[in-house]
Amino acid sequence: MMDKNRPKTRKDRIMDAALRIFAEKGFQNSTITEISKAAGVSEATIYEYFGTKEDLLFAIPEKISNDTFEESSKVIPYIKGVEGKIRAILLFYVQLYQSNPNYSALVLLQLMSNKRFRHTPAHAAIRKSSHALLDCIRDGIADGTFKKDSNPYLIRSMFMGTVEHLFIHWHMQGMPKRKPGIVDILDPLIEIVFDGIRARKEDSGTTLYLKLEDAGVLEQMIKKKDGGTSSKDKTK
Amino acid sequence: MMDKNRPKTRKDRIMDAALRIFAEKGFQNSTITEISKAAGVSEATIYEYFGTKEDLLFAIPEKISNDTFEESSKVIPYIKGVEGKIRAILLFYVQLYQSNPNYSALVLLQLMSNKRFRHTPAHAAIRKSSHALLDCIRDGIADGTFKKDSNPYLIRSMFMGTVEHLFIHWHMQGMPKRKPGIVDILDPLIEIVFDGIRARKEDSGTTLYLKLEDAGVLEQMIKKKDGGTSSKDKTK
Amino acid sequence: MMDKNRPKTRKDRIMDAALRIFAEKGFQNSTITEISKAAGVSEATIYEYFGTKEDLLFAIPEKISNDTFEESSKVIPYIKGVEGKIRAILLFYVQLYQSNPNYSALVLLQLMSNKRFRHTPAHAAIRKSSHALLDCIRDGIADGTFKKDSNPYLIRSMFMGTVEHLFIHWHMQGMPKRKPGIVDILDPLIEIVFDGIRARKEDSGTTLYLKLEDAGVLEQMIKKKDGGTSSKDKTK
Amino acid sequence: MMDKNRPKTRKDRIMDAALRIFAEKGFQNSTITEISKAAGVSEATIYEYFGTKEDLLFAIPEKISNDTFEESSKVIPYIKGVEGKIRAILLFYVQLYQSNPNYSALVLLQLMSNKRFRHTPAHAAIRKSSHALLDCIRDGIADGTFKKDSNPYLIRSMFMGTVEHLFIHWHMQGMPKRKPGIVDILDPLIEIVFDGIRARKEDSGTTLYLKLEDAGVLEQMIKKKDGGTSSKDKTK
DNA sequence: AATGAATGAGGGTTCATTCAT
DNA sequence: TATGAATGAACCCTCATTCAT
Repeated sequence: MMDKNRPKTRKDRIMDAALRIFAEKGFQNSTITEISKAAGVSEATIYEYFGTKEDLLFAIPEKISNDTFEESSKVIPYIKGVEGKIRAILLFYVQLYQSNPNYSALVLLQLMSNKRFRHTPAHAAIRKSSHALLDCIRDGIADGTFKKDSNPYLIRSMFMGTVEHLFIHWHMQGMPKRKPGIVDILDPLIEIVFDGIRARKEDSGTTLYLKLEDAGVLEQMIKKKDGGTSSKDKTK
Repeated sequence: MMDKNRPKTRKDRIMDAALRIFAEKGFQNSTITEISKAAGVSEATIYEYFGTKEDLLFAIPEKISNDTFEESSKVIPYIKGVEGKIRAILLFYVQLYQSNPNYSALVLLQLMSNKRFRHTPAHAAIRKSSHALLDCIRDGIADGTFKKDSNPYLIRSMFMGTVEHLFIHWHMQGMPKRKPGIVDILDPLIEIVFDGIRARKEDSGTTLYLKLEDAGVLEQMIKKKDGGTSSKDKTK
Repeated sequence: MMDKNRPKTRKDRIMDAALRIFAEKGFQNSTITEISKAAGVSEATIYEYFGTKEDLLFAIPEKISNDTFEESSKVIPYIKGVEGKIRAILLFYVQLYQSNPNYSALVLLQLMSNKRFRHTPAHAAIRKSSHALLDCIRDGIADGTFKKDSNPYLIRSMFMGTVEHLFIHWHMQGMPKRKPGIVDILDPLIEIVFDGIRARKEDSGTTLYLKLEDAGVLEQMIKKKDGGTSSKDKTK
Repeated sequence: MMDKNRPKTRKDRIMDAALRIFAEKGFQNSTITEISKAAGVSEATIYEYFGTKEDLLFAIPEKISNDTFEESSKVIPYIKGVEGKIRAILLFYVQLYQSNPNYSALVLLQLMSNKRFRHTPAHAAIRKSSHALLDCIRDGIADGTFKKDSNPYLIRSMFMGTVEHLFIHWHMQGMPKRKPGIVDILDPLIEIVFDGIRARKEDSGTTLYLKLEDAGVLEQMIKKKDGGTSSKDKTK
């Protein structure tokens, strides 16, 4: 990141212009001519820095996600507890998407449908924080914070899918002002998921044994409940 | 759906070919020429049925989602209980996406990024089941199944976002065989969300504080629970 | 060839225009735009008939040389004697080059330096008459018309190389009017080569068996031989 | 030629690289960028030494043919007899083409089709040896070595055309190894042409002696023939 | 003398769409 | 209704050339 006050290089100006235009009109509907004009350089200059229009497309998220990951790496390690870490990762993620809507539009609407994207350094860069999130979830399962039978991939998909869904539809609606910003949705989201996967020793159920006269009935209940629970196990 | 054994009309053949090709190569990378060849008609014929290439694009999900909604409408009303209904809606949704990967690729990867799509009958058609889902969640909040302070939009986003995320990444990876199919993820997903949002008085824990004098009360409780659980079983 | 009075098809018009422009300005300096204007069609139409600019380039000599070969095949077989046949083949060759200077410019100046040309049907078509010529020379060697130790490839190269050289330089000089046209050079060329390779038993030497009493007789002989040479001119 | 051990100047390195690349890919398909990289200089440096890409193209044969002509000028004047001189000129010509295939490819395949080439010092340089050849042939006609009615232009075209043809096709075939190198074709070529154009008084002389009463006449004839023959021997 | 950086100018190619038949 | 044939309108990309340093 270094000196952020350094005047923008040509390369940066091109990427800035391209990000905006790609996000607004879509990759295929954007022209190099338009980008070059917006960046104040000639078309040929764009090809000096980026071999093809698609290379330019991929260069943008590569840079942004690497920069962001670098930033987040300065903070995340100092957060204790998997829940806090997860919260922090998601917060970085959502804040990036919200503070840079062009970037989120690019990633969520343009890149997902590009078959070549997933063989790209940009894709790898984006997946780094996704991996970090998965690791936290696994840690939480391992250390007993979360239920042993939780599917970490599903948990991650719930977090990321929900956030992505919210942003995709926010973009599809033309990015309206939202009273509760998407960041504000983060806490309820996390709360619901954590509630759903937190290990049950803290569950009120622990008090059950206190006043039950008929242990047999309880046993049946528990068995039945286990049946439901174990059916979930199959899907793991 | 009508008579499914009727020989395919030209229009259907065109839409079939277009769906496949749009899904495989993306809307912009597909050509009318290729579609016309795959459909066995001339290019001009496509323009007889569909005014523009984009009209053709939108006609496909409109038909499919309307047909599917019609199908699901025959079943959903007869399912009792919001949880069961929600489960059923999601199941239809996932099964459609899984059984017709070209369709899910089209909707999730091609249409999302099309700005004109959201002013389209196709978009309205697709949103119908999304509305139904939201209605169920609201019902659940209203009838006390879910916590009063639940955000129904968030709940819906969690369901749909997670499913969409799973499908998007399945497509991005080239639709690999999955041992637990995405349908099988549905139960754990629903379980986690429901666990996270269920009103706590119904939690087995809270009621258990009561002194249980006889099995009859418990039995009723269990039946109630079975009702919910068994509804799930049917759909599996 | 069929009906030559049929109105020119679009395809023919394109090839005609392209031949002229390629010949005048060179392949690389000709533009599809210019050709399309000259042919009175749109640029896209050119791409309907010829996949690429280079395909168009190759299509022209393919057609012309096939047509010419077909024409010559109607005549050559009825000519008796290898010398006559060779003369006829070369005559066709030179007349084609002379009557269609754009074609000769194309073949000699544009195609020779194209590495892909030699893997082309056009190249094969052009080589057909070259093969025919080689066969005649071989026949001449086999039947004793030419010296047994003649190198047929060399003979052919002498004929074709000389003709090509003359045409190349004629083109390089801007195709000036030549008092003796290149066709008129053909006879002396053939005479020199034949003189150089004819088996010697038929040589004038046979007359020398006569007893020579004085130089005067010899002088007459020489004159006579000159007469013979000029008598051959009739075939011009 | 001067000192050949002097380290290559920048200019020479550029010309060397350009010759190779022009020959391999053709003038139009070669880029200044590629040449500059191969020469180890910047593109701008090429423009320091050569005003345009085409100037660079023309500078190469100008230098090579001048150098070669200079070399050949040291030898040719000391060869006696037109046949020997012709043989020597052709030998220089063929050896240059064979020892420097990039050069022959350039001259025969790239320059011929360049309309501006013929108004170039390079063209003039190349034509010098061609003129020398023509002069020799004229001398041969004037001094009675060749038939009075020989067309010197035709003779020259036969020599040069045949050689060029052989080289052009050698290049078109990808410069395959040839068992008889093109140099080895030179003798048969010259033999055939000379046989075809040699003044006839020397003809068929071998049988002449049989019945000649006056040996004096024969002697003169034989002497003349020896002059021509011996000149050939030197160069063999 | 040497060059890094920038670009003007242009060309081949594509394709959705039209329309006479 | 169906289509063969035609094209207008773009767009990506290339590259010889320039010029400030």
